Amino acid sequence: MSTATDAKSVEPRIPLSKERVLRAAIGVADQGGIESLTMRRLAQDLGVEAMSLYYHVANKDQVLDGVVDVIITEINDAVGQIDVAAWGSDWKSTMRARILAARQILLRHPWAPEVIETRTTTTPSIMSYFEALLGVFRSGGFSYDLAHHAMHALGSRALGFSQELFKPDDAGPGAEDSAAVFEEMASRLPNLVGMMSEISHNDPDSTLGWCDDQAEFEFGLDLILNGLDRLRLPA
Amino acid sequence: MSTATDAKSVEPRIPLSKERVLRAAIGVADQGGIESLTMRRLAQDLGVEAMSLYYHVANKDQVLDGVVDVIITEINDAVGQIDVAAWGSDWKSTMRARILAARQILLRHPWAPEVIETRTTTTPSIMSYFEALLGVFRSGGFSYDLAHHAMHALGSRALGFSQELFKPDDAGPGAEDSAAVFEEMASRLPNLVGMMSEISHNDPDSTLGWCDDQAEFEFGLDLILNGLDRLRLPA
DNA sequence: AAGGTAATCGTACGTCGTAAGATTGTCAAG
DNA sequence: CTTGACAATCTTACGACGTACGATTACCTT
Repeated sequence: MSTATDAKSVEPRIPLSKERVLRAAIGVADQGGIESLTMRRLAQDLGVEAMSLYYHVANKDQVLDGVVDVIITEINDAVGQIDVAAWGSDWKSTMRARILAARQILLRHPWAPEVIETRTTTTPSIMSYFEALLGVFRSGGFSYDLAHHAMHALGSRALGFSQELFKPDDAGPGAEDSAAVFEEMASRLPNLVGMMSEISHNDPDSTLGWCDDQAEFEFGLDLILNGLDRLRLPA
Repeated sequence: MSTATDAKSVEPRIPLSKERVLRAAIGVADQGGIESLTMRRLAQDLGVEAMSLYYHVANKDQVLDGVVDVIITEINDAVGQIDVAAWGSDWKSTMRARILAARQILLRHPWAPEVIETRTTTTPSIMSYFEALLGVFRSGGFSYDLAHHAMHALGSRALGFSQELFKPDDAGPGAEDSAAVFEEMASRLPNLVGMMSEISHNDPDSTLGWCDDQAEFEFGLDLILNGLDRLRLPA
């Protein structure tokens, strides 16, 4: 009644490992946002003291590097399915499907884009991702030069996200939209107010969160892909 | 020999103010990067104790908000010049000139994009910026709907930056590019290696920093603007 | 059972943002 | 010149963070 595995608690005492740490880190960030991911909380989540983590990772930066690597690997796996399914399709459909698949995964980790952008190290997983992207371009008849431009043009859209600079959420503190305030806004920002009111008229739902992120992402993506399609094989 | 202004030191004892704090914050970030911008260092830069800052700003977040606001205002000013100079030009040239002008300013504050992306509050300055952008679209014959799509498609490019996910800087620790390592890379990443070697062959300078950021930015920007031009006035 | 190595923990330091209250500077009224 | 009052600045201190260092425990081999 007292082997090593059932000593007192019911937990089988899974040993720590770099992979387990990274997986837990993703869990913490998924649940509480990236700012809640501290070494102490991560340790607590694993039922362990903070310093124990440092046997498996060198420092917090390496945790962030690793977390990004796990997610990109997940994207690579998901996107690998696309490639076999899309055998014979044109480059544009394949590329589009790949990128939208990557986006689906990033949507489950809303904090990830911000972290990805701050990493500077080129990991093997990100290299693989771009290698495969480049493969799609090449099989579509792109020169190396144009493919290179294309990847820059896509930017973060290649991984399925694009930062929105203009998020019409809360319009600041104390912005009770009285008629007077609205009048003042309409005269100072006639185009913005006109656009907002016309669009919210066409789509009466959603007074302020009036942007369909998925549709807008696809619009921008298609705009770029169509533009690229016109540039390849200039003959 | 003892008025209030020349008591002992030569400094005329300029009083603090929110504007002076923000301007100093930009200076600190310009010089030491955004991670060097702490309340203590900012205070030190102003010859003052850290807590004195809190009489003029509520907290650090407000410093960051304010810093972004100052920079966007600077952009608005610079871009205002464009509008008068471009009177009579087509929408595309005006838009292009505006965005590249904004970019010039952001290039002087390399830390700014990262900070801008993390701010969620829609300040008056950013509203003005997009109001003017929208004005250019409208005068180019864009419907509100297409202009709205257009702004999403531009994303952060509208302000003159785009995050590069794939920065070919240091290829990780201990990556001595021996022939063996290169062979291994070439077989695992044939497209990437092929692209890099072809491009670095065409342009023998710069073995690794082989991307002309400005040219790539303009390529992506023109791709989008040309695509938009084709969509307006569908008749 | 003994010893050695792998894994985990306890304690502590320096830095960060900032709360609370004490202290100083400035200037108008007596 | 003194006095008060209000604005501006400073002192001290707290809790949270990342992590250095060494002690401690768990586990496997002999």
